[in-house]
Amino acid sequence: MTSATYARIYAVVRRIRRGRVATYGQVAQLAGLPGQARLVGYALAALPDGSDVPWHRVVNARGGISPRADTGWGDAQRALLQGERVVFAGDTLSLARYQWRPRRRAR
DNA sequence: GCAATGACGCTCT
DNA sequence: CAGAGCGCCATTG
Repeated sequence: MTSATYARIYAVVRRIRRGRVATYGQVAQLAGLPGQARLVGYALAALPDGSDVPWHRVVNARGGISPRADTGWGDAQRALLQGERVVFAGDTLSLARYQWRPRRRAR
């Protein structure tokens, strides 16, 4: 990875369970980078193919898939999510229903 | 080291 | 309801 910042982001995304999704802003906050959703997107964009990071479970604040460089991946992401029982309502999904709710690790 | 870019988010018009 | 603008920060030329 390119930096410790990315490592934090990846660590958070890896914790997302199957059938659940998280928003960029949410991941940013959990990674200790409140307000920097852009960095999350940037970090995911730098992810190598075949990484153990379920990047497809990360969507924007509307519950939709953000337009990336290669259009094919956007469609693939939607397909992957649907394969995990996540149903899309048009171009977006219901965050109220699928948003990931992480548990506090610290205790 | 400066300028431009980028898988976002929120507010205003 | 749709579009445009501004902020935030790391990576790259």
